[in-house]
Amino acid sequence: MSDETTAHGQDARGAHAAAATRDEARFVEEIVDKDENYSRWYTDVVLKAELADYAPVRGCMVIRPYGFALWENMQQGLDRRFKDTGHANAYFPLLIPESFLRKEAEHVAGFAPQVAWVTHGGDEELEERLAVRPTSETIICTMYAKWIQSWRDLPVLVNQWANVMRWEKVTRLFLRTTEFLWQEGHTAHRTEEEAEEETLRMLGVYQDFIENDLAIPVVPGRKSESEKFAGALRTYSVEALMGDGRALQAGTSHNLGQHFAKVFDITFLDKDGQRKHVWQTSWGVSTRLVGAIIMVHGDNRGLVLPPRVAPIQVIIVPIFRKEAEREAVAAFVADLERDLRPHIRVQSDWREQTPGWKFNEWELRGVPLRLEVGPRDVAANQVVAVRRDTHEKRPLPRSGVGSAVPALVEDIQRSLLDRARRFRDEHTARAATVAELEEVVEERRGFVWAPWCGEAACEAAVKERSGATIRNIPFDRPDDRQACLVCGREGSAVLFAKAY
RNA sequence: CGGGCGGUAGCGCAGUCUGGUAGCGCACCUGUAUGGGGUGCAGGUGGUCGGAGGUUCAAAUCCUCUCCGCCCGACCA
Repeated sequence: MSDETTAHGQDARGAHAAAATRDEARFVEEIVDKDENYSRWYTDVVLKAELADYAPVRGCMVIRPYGFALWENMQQGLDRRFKDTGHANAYFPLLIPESFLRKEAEHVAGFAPQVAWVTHGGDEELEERLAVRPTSETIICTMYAKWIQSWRDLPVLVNQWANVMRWEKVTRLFLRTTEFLWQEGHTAHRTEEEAEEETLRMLGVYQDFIENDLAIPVVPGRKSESEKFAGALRTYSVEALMGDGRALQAGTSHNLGQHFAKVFDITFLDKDGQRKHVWQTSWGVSTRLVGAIIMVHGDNRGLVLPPRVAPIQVIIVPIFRKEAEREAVAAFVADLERDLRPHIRVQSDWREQTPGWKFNEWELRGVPLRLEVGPRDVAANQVVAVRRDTHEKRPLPRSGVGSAVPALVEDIQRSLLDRARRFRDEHTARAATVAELEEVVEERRGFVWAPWCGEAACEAAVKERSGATIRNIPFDRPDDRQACLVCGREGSAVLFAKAY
């Protein structure tokens, strides 16, 4: 048996971690302990659960079939919500002429360092460089200018599922890669109010999806001026807390105002006969959410997937010795699968491995519920159900499985959210001064409520001293006025954290 | 981008200091006994030592350049 401590080149496992996790460690030989080295744990989980692998090009990754199945389920959950709110999908090109990108000064400045350029077609140098899209505002706005003439053409509600590229200096699988997959919604409206409404509506869609489907609690709010999208009027975000106490921006929604409309000349003739610029929004979430799932729900045995998006919701592990037992179990399992398949994504594992090996494998890969079926169960007309989240093991009568299993899976979904919410609440503190905030950020991490006056200088000062940034100005917050944690002028509570 | 560390079989590593032609565990293959938490035994397959150049009779080992990854920090709409 290989010892995971030496396998990872460590002299010794931290004594503090050993006691609490010894039981779990016995089951897992391939993943470093979460408390020992969180970053390493994260990478181990991604690799060993076969979600993704490193690609030959720096900062790029291959999303493997299991990881992609997860992403596809996430796409479905989002896409349905987009369609339900009146949006339609379209596809715009990968390449954007440099001149388009340069039209909006703030926008260019924001993205310039991260843009990858196409300079040649074959051997011929291009007359104008082409940017590999870091986001599609400029190309989409160019097209909207052609398509929109009248107030009757509005609103335009379009979403695009695409890849984008940003030349990042430091990359992490799923969290920040050079190329990533996302969706970007781009809408155009007749009035400012309508655009603002849309911006907030889509932020709400993200919150609904992330909390209900991914079981990750988020804090919706508005970004500070310094953190907003380059070229936007206002940016909103939903912020989530990861297992190591760092925050992750899980989704953003921007009210673009008329900035882009003016630059790209997107106008319409309004009811009153006046020619006006449209009001726009854009909003997006990315494969980064896969990283969030891993960090919020994962444990020392590996991945824990929320049932709603898990590629396999229930794994059946057959157990047998003799051929006769195998046949009896096979018939029982086939019947079981037939019952469950209409309700649930179920799979049975007939590979030539020992049951124990399979238990570990499927736990590592995060399957929410395992059903064990052996000769004893066939005889008792039952299955043994084991939850991935609590490790609770209990027999279920075969007759009730059709309803008990879906109910159990739903319960896992619920309790994952409950547990994540409890963790987040336990890791949310208050601070009145920068020193207090620093202490929390150093020792426990997590979210910190602290009063802020609204000045960028104070925001920057906090970042300088503590490394924490304003994640957002939550919609739902204490409304008492307090002294700004930096300058002492009147301020109100905002949410700070160290962020990914 | 800075500091530190690493790249040797599919995975995890030893060998590098002190040059002599590559090894261990797991995985994999075959057989056999097994199978309710990573199964035992026996036999086997597999490596241009990240890449390029140099020094040398001889390079995984020494030198130069380069690519990739990890940890910490800076940066990041």
